Amino acid sequence: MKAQQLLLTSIHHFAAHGYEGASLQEIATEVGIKKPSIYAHYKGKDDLFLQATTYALQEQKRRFATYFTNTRQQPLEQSLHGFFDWFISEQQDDILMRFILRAAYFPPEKLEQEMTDRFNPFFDSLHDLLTRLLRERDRTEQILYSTNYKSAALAYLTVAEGTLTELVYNGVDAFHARQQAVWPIVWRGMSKTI
Amino acid sequence: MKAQQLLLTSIHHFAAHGYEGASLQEIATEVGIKKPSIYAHYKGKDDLFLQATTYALQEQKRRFATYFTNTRQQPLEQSLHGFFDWFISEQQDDILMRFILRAAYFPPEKLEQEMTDRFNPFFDSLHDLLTRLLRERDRTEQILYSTNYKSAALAYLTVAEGTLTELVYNGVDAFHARQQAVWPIVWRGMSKTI
DNA sequence: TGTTACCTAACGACCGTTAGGAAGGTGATT
DNA sequence: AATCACCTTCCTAACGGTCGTTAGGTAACA
Repeated sequence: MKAQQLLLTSIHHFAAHGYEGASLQEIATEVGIKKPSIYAHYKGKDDLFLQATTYALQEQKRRFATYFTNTRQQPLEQSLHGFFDWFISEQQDDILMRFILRAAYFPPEKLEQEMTDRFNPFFDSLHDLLTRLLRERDRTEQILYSTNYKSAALAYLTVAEGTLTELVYNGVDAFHARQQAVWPIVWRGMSKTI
Repeated sequence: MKAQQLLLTSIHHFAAHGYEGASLQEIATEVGIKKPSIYAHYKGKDDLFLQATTYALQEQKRRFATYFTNTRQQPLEQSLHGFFDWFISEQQDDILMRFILRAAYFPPEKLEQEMTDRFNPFFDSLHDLLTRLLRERDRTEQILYSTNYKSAALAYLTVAEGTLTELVYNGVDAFHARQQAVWPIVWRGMSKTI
């Protein structure tokens, strides 16, 4: 179905050129239809962008949740640290992350409210997921320095966002350099091990 | 001089709408001239954007260096931690930072090389500045856990970038929440104090 | 018969850019 | 001292292009 192709291609183009820079002409051509045919599936550029955002957030949330579920039996540090490596290995998906970061940080002005309404629940649910993970895991491992799990989760998310942004922008090498610099410090800061 | 006005107004518009979304028409109107008059000062939109980037990086580097010079006699933690507060108070005009982040993360495709050529030295010089700061200060305070100052500086820069990005995007309140979550962990991770 | 998914053609608006000229100041030449 | 050429800075007018969008039609299919 062309509707789904349009959505995926749009994410690609919006990620690369931004809302203003992406061209419906080019998106249509890549999908193999003419520009006005887009309007058979979406009300317009705004609608396409909003639906792309909704899809991207839902998909990314699903992937993150899957990772942390699948590593449930690993030690906490391995699960948290391995997340970065897992993210790299899903190389193809950094288009999704790039789209999300761009739409989050620099949304088109007129859609700012709609973006906020979508991103806040997304981020909150990630925050909750991580908080629960830290709390449950610490109950058995007793490894975290502080029991303020919510705060620790937020710190982890901040560092993750910073390094993943680096990955999206500067590539794998710069990312590895940062990760190797920042992770020992962060883990030493949040765990009991000294 | 209109040339300088054009530069500053451009930074404002590029920060708000991106390269593709910014309009020479609107920039000219805000400065009080007609659109084609821009060409008396700059060769075109590209030239304007590149000169704006050069100016913004030079200016931001100057401000950062000034802060760390002025806090030279403070304890290291105070100087590093206070940087965030200083950024909020001194940079109520966070437009400069917003422009820099946007131009760094999502440059116009055709200017990607020129952007990289400008941003790498900028980031490297910040990295060097911080590395020297940590080394010199640790010589007297003996407070850092590791003597890999370059790595510690990179970790600090990563966290700073992540939280400052949060400030630019989500505002002061979300920024404070993150800063309070992440700083105790990072400082505990990089210092000897347990 | 009605709906879905595509098409061609074309709309008005805006884009960055160029041509060409007016006004004013500067500096050298007469 | 007066004239001249020249440069800078602005202007109006207009260029070719691309933008998102709409109108209206066609073919397939339920």
